[in-house]
Amino acid sequence: MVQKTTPPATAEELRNAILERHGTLSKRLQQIARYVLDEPNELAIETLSVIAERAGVQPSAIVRFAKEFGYPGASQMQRVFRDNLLSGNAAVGYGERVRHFNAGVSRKKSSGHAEVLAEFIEGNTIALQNLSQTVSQADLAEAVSMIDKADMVYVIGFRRSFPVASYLAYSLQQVNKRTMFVDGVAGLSKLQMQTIGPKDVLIAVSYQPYAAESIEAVELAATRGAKILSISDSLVSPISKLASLVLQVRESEVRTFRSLAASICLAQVLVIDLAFESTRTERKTKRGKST
Amino acid sequence: MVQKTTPPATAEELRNAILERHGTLSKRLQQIARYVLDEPNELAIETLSVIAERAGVQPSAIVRFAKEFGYPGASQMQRVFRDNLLSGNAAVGYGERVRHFNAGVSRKKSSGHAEVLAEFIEGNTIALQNLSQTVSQADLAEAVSMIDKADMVYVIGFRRSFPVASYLAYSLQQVNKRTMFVDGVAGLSKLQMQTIGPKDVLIAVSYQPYAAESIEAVELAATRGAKILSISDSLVSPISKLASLVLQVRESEVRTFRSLAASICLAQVLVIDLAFESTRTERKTKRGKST
DNA sequence: AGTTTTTTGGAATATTCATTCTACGCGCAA
DNA sequence: TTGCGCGTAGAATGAATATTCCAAAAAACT
Repeated sequence: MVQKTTPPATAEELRNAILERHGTLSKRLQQIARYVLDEPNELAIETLSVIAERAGVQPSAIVRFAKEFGYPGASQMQRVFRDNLLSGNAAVGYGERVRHFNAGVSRKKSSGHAEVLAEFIEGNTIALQNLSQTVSQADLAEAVSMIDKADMVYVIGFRRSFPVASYLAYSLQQVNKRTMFVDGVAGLSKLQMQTIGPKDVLIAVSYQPYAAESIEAVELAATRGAKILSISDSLVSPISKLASLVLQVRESEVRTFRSLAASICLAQVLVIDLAFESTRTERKTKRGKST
Repeated sequence: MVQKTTPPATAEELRNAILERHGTLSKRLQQIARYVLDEPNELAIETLSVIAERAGVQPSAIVRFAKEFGYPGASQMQRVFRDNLLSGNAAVGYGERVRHFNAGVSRKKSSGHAEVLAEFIEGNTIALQNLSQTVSQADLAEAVSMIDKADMVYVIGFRRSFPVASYLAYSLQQVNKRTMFVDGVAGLSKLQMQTIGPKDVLIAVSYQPYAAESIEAVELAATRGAKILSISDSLVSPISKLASLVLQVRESEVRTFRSLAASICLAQVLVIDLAFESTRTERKTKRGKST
């Protein structure tokens, strides 16, 4: 007996539906139900025959099970678990989730002001969550240490990266780090970079499409022996290639507009960590002991 | 040229292998490499043809890529990502974990690098959520309408507001709005404001402490009869007083550092709403009807 | 510029996979 | 016991998918 109504659209719903109807199912279907409840991840990823083998049933039985709960086939049921697997873990599900999100929103009336706002808030929230996953503690610590040790920090970033770069430059100066903001005013970015040396660090913020000026600056810094810290959307961008360390940021993208919230957040964290780091090292030198 | 040794057995290994050999790969293979690095989750779950489409390549190219790294086929490479997805994820099952995760982390001792990161992520997330409450749909709509009707938009913002202002200016230009970014280079901000008139709008971004230059600019704009849109942390700031409309943003504050994520988000929403608005009005004029 | 090598796109093919179908088994009622 | 119905297994089918292969294009080299 197949349920005629629409099938559960989320793993949560399906889970509940299974629990509810568990008693009324046939023996074999109960067996499958149990497996589905116990190993949702397997369901999401493995192929039907693998699942069947693990659960000790026939593939066809799984198809029957799916139909029992209103799905046209087992594949559609799997999709539910896949989506859940992705969205359940921000690190993993980021792209997919935003895509879904977009797909969902774009079907709505699609231009109310509040909708766009909600859309962005959600997108940026996800991007922020994702940040803690893509940037490891170790990378962060290393980045801070790099900056801390630097004689002088150069910051560069054009176009979309400009706000992030300017924020970084401003904040670094606020915490008394000697900072040169390579803003490229009057086309003087090369000139501004002129004085960079081996004891300095260049922080290059860049997202696709990478500005030629930034690339040049990075190359110059590299030949000068300066360390390079790249904040970028890709590990293999022209800028990341030459970098000593890359902090990868995945921003939310809604209708071709990528945001910067996560990048700003990262920049802020860098600066504050730096502030702590330097006070800590100072204290160390004074007291010779630290917690 | 296929690597004869055993292929990377974990996602981490593969990632490293890709980074190492990235430079020596052909163009198309680099394109795939990038996608693999950026979206490992997609790799794990989607079918080859879907991946191929998303990455903008042929399915066969992906097979080639996999073989390049020593796998007998693309499926085996996928398996690596699948396993990684499952193992890295074993504990996590449900969607709301992320929220819990943050809540938990933020209580920790809070001075290591990761702790600061988590703290900021949480703070910014909350600030984003708040945004939808402090900025009403009506205000948003009015702001967009103001910008839409303006002959030219002037954008100003210094110090901490500078990144937001620069983002706004950049984005507005991207959507073909005539925009003047009053960046104050060489102390010329007054000069840059010189041409503002009654049909123009000045968007002033400002947070405490309010930059004198911004205040002057707003006063000038007011005497010239231009409309003023204020993005600020207070309704009674010197800038908001003269404004036709104030969009209030409450940013998260962690250890005296206020963030900008919410402001950036708001700026982005403004611009995109504007983009929709203008296409809509265009359509209206053409068809006289809209959905 | 011409030749060889490498890379690429896309159709052809092979394989795997999900689904359907049919016959069989088991329990139950008369 | 016999007939009936539900449930099931497993092969058969058909669809989807991965992989191979080749011709064309691009790049490298002479």
